[in-house]
Amino acid sequence: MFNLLIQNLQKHITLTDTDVEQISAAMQVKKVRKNQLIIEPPEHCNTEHFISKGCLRLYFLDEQGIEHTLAFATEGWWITDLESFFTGDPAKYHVEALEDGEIFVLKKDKLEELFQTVPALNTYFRKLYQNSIISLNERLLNVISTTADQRYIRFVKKYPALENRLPQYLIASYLGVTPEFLSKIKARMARR
Amino acid sequence: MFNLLIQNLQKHITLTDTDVEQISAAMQVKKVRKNQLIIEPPEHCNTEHFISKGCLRLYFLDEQGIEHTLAFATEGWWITDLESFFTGDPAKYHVEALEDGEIFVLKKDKLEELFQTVPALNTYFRKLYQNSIISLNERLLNVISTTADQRYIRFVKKYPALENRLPQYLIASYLGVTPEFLSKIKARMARR
DNA sequence: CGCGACGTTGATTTGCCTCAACGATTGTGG
DNA sequence: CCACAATCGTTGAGGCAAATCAACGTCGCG
Repeated sequence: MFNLLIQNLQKHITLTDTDVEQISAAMQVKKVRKNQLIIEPPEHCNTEHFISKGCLRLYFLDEQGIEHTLAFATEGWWITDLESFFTGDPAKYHVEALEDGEIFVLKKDKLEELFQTVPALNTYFRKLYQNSIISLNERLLNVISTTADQRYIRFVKKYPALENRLPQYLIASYLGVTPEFLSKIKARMARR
Repeated sequence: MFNLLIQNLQKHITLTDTDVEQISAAMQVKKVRKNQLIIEPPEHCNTEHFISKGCLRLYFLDEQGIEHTLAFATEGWWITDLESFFTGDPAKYHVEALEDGEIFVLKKDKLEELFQTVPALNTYFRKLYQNSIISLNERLLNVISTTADQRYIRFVKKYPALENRLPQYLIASYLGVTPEFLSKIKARMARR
């Protein structure tokens, strides 16, 4: 059932059989359908989500009704509104399924228990978070130092699979441009 | 000597006396002078830095020679090129002292040892990193969804102390605008 | 004093947005 | 099975935010 998750954990830490059991016991399986909202502000988000199948995104809905995608996540990734999850405040971000799929849900109190019983999980998440910070810094740098053309090129290079899997307006909302402008970028690039 | 650091750790985790000793033993004290580079690409960065006095920044120098400030850090904060520190790759970012000050230096191998002897440090850094991710997401969102005026207003509101402590062109490089444009923003705001 | 670092201001250009109109595709109900 | 609406992508005209380039003012410091 939880093979993908356990393998993922074992990339970073070593687990005993009882560790695996305890982790498995803490997880719930949930089917999600395309366009389903897993987290919807201002509800409180007290669950982490590991994706076993499908694709989800984390986005912010601003006052003008525009969606800004902060992250995509596919098989093997975690996704949640981290701030709401850890502070207990109302969520600011939406988490939405972009395809039919399946996720493993981990409630905050279960995770806190696991941090006690399986301390290596602290190390696991520390390492995951390290990598997130590195990516976020890179992305921030891209946004403030390059044009949309270059951001698009890098996106395609870095996530070739997502390029085909996602509609164009979602990629635009991730790059920080309007769908119209991304369309023009692609037209311009095709012209050479 | 390491009071500020120990207090900071104890905000998130509890430490025994021997923990405190071991941590203290792993740290080195280093004086830094204004404009001094602590990390300079492409050298390898294998040290974490806790600031006991002064102010430093993390920045990227692009091909056109423009500096993009990713973070400021003052007393009580850690600063390093996280990617280089953990992967061992050459550094991409500069770390520069903006004032005369003092930092506590922690070498990577010492930190790895500490993670074994004081496992609670995993929890400590996990929590720090959580907070970093939350801030980075907010900042990313600001950059892609608001104008420079609003980013500046939020910066002043969030870091009123830094506003006075830093020259304006550094703030511009943090906000992702040119110094000229930030000057115009301030002039426009003063006019009302 | 005189130089260099920092900030200001203005003219011009450019990247990207807004708005609007128009295909292409998909899916859905009659 | 077709009609129709909804969704998504494309294209163009015009506008605004911010960059670029250049000149000038000011201050602190060797």
